[in-house]
Amino acid sequence: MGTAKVEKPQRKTRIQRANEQKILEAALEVFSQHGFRGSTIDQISEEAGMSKPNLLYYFKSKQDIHETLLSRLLDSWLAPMRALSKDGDPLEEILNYVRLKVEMSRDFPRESRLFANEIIQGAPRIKPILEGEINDLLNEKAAIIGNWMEEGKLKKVDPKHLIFSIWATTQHYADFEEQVRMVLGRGIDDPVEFENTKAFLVNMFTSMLKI
Amino acid sequence: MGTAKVEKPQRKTRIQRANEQKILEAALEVFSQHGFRGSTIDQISEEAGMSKPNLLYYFKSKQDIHETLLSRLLDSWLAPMRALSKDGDPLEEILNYVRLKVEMSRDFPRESRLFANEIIQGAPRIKPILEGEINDLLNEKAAIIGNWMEEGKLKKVDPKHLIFSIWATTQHYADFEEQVRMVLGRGIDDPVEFENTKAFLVNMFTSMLKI
Amino acid sequence: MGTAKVEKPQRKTRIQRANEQKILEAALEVFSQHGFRGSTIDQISEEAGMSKPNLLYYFKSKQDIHETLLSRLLDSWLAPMRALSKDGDPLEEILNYVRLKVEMSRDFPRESRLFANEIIQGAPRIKPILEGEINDLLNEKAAIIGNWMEEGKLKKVDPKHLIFSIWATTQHYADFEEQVRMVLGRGIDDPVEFENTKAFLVNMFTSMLKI
Amino acid sequence: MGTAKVEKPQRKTRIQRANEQKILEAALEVFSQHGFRGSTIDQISEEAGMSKPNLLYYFKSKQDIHETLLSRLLDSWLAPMRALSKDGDPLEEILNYVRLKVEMSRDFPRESRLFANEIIQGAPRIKPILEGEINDLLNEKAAIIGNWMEEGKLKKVDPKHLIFSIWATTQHYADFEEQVRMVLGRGIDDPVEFENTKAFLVNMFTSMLKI
DNA sequence: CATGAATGAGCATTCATTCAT
DNA sequence: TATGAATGAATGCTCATTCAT
Repeated sequence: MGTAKVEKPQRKTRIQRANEQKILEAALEVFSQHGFRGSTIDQISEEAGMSKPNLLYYFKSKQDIHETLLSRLLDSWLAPMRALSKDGDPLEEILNYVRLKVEMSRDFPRESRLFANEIIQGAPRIKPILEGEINDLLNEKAAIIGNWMEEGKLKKVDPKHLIFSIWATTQHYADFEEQVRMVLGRGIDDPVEFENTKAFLVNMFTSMLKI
Repeated sequence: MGTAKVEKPQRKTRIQRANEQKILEAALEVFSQHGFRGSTIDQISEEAGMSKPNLLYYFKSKQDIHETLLSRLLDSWLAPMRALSKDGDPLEEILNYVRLKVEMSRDFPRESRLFANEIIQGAPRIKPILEGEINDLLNEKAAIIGNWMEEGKLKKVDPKHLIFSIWATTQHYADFEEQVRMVLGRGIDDPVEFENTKAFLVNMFTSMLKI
Repeated sequence: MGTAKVEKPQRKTRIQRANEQKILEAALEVFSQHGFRGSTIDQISEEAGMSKPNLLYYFKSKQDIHETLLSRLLDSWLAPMRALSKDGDPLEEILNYVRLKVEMSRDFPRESRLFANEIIQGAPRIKPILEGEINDLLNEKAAIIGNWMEEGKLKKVDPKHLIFSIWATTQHYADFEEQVRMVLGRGIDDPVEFENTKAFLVNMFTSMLKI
Repeated sequence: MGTAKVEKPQRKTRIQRANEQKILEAALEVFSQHGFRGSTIDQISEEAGMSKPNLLYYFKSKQDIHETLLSRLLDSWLAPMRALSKDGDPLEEILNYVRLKVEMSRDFPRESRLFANEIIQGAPRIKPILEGEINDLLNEKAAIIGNWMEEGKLKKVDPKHLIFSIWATTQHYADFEEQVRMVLGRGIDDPVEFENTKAFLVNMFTSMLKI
């Protein structure tokens, strides 16, 4: 739409966009399962149905794919947290965040594992990406929650630990899915289990926070 | 106890035991940081101060070291859970379990990451080891907790999800230490943070369970 | 001259000629700096401001560009030698050849390095091209010089070694420019150094040859 | 023999020394023929009769082999020049240098081409190695020669250009051997040609320098 | 003419594992 | 026990060349 065309805006072809997408999708599949070091370009290119050199025609290195993938996903990954609004009902806002996170564990478990894999290993490749965004966002939301508590709208607990506990409990179902499945015989993708999980967590956070 | 198993009298010398220990300690350091695929025998042998072929004299493959390490750690890893006794005070038993787990995240974060790394990737190398032990133990303890609830000694929640939430929230501080440190500026190894964390979690589980 | 050769009337358009020229100029720049194996079609096409496939539309392979380049340059490369005429003053003819060669080292160092690179590596790609032309020409001129010596117009030395020594000393300033620059702090492109060099060489060959 | 053994002096095994030698010899053969970029580790390892990974067990990269080779050869490469002594007979010292250089072109043509290949391409990998040593040595010897000229023991010419001309004319027979062979039908390795060449050059430098 | 897209073959380097001593 | 030496099989990446448009 009438965007300025100064200096090769590197307009991407349809094919290019499509292939980049195919590669990132394949990379998500592979990286989330085997981690960065455990994944090979061969695996990704096979998953993407494309030759290795062709894949490297679109991304200049394995590292490049990984970084692009993480930074493209970061936004949607943080979206549920961004949605937490200081103007809503305090408990409802938090419970809603919990619900969204459980849904994400059901709908985007690979994305969750992709980040988990990185962070567990000390985030060697993405600390810079994370450091700014996550810190700022978490501080902002923790402040909102802290205010609610000051105003007596929620029981007082440490807001940052509260957020950690939400992350931990919800992501657990995606990141450690294999273990969950071992124990329950089914995962969060099962509708019943999904409801159980959500109910359990909503109850847990309500108990802790409701005045 | 009482040793003297049947089998070949493969009596291990003191040196043998010492070297095995050195290797496993080195492997823990390396595997917990880089995952299985990301770790190399070179790293482990250097960390162990021992030549590569000598290391492979004690363990026949990288896989073998990994498996041995996991199975040797499994017992102590599950110890806190084993300690949960049907004869104690219900809430106190559970809170004690939480406290022990938080302590483990502080004292044995590498062990936690070792398991986390494996499970996140679908436990490809250790599912068999886990499957039996964990399932049995978790079922046993879930039953105990379930009974307490039936008896009205605790509020009713799904016992298995309760256990998951304890795992998730406590292990989070070890497994995702990097992120915690990014946000708080310090980790669970900091005495103040350790107390904060423990207090937060004890409060959380108390709120949910106390009659 | 007179164009209109037999063969297909492959009339080249102006654009075609221009592009061929652009490619050969780019190839000279790249090949002279990195040698044949060290140069990539990518480098050449970038230097030529043209896409790789388009470049290969004009020349069917890297080899082809290289060969074309060498054979096109050969003529002008040998021109100074061709100019050595049996009808001139013997010493003056030779000194003039020396002067022309020094000028070429100043004005066309890339061409010099292009040939040097090839010949140092055993001229694997251009022996056939060289063999005929150079041999014939050198034999012809060596004979002329030899005659002058027989006639007592120059001191007697081996004419072919004389030619080698002219090649060696003059081309040195182009081929090993980097070293010259390391030692003198400036190259043959510097006007003062150019005069020094020419004077030195003229003196050297005069001393050896003047009756 | 009784050398201090403080801190692993990295004593090299006999095998290690032998293999390093084999590799460097093979590398000289290959690098001198194809240049750095044109040579492959495969070629070198085959020439050395050894597997590629084994070769990389001794040298950590292609670059490493190349650098080691150049720095090990530099000393003997510069030896003839070092031998030029201010205490000898001026002309004889210089002619002796010329003779030694011609001999080196006969006996060590690969070494000559190894350096030539590098310098022609701008010495990208060895400028630092060369810069110090060559400059110092050349300045020292040029000063000696200059003194002789001041003292009237030699005709006056620019000493540095004199050295260049010695390098150029003598090394020509090694570096551009292929061309020499094309023209003469034989190379400097032929005893007759060797004598011809030496005589020609001795005459040339004598003519220029003798009072 | 011109180029975006694609690939087989090659290349430097790594790594788990074995061999010889 | 212990280690220096050796290697087959990857693995990330490059490059000349071709295909399709």
